[in-house]
Amino acid sequence: MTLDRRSGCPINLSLEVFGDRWSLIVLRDMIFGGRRHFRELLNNSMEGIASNILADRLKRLVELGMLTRADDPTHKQKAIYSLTEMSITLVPIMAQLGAWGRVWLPVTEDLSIRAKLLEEGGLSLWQDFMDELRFEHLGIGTPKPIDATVRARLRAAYQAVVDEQARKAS
Amino acid sequence: MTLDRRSGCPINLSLEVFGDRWSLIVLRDMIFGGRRHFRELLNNSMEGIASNILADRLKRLVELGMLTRADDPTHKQKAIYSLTEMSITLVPIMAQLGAWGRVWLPVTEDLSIRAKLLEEGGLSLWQDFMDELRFEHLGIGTPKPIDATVRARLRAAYQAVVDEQARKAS
DNA sequence: TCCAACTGATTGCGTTTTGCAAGTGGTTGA
DNA sequence: TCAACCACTTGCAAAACGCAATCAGTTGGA
Repeated sequence: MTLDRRSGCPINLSLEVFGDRWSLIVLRDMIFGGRRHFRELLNNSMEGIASNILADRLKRLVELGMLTRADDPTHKQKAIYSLTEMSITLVPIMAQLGAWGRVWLPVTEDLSIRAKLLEEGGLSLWQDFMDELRFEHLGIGTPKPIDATVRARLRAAYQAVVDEQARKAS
Repeated sequence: MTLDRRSGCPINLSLEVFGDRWSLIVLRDMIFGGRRHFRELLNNSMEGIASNILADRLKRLVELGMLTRADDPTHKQKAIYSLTEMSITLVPIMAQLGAWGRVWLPVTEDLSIRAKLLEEGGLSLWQDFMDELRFEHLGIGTPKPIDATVRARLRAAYQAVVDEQARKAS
């Protein structure tokens, strides 16, 4: 699980960074789920990541410059993980990955509504979202009204689908 | 190496299809390198894929609907692998992956010129390229003059960089 | 006709990575 | 005081990987 530099091809090097079954899942949960702590990532993980794998990936992503780790001032044992510019610019990749998966794989409606919005929003929405992440994680730029954020919109859309599914089921 | 359906999230499902260190490399060589045979993929692989891994990935990609396998009429033992619409539409993902890698990872100039062109060409170039692949692999659409193809342009640009590097080195 | 080179794989084997369950030492808040 | 929580580690079995050798055929040239 280290960089072996098999070749200088950009696709190959990208794969060496996050071409495994967990790294992008962790980053997805941080980017779209807003998770910042080990426990949040561990317990709320939809796919059920194991704690040793999570610890390993966090360590690795920090070493690679995709995340930073800082002590949480509110709790001596808590660590806070932040995205870096390197991982924030993964948003277009996530968007394309979601768009492709939505077409070709057996996605569930609730979990793919975000991918749909991201796809429809296009580059300008991605940029807005990346700006939000820069503010949240890097302290760069200015805050937005909390309900106008891309993340809030994505979350609201997700909730609407879940509610609708519950209504149908009842 | 099978689909375990950890969740219905499109990013997760995409990762379950090609979230490993070799599947996308094989597809990259088919898409950008025009390789169609086992030996071509094995011997010309920049990253040095092992024959058992290649055999396994080809089999898996066929099972997943990303490739099809057909007998080569010119040689009884040869098999021809073709991309499917499912794998052809990976082009935007490849382009984003290449663009990101070019910015953040230690890519070499010769191997990243293609990613640069693909990035600059944008969606319309990706579409042209996908149309070419559809013609080559699916027999859909009409052929283009051989030197006007996107692949020919990418290859020419690559060669120009390699030649320039050789000139500098001499 | 013979044979070396080539075809898409497979086999055996040692190493690495993964997944699971349990446990670590320390912190916090009631 | 003490249960709950904190990030993370450990032990171990199972799976995946990487390498080299090998396989049974096919082909083209001498």
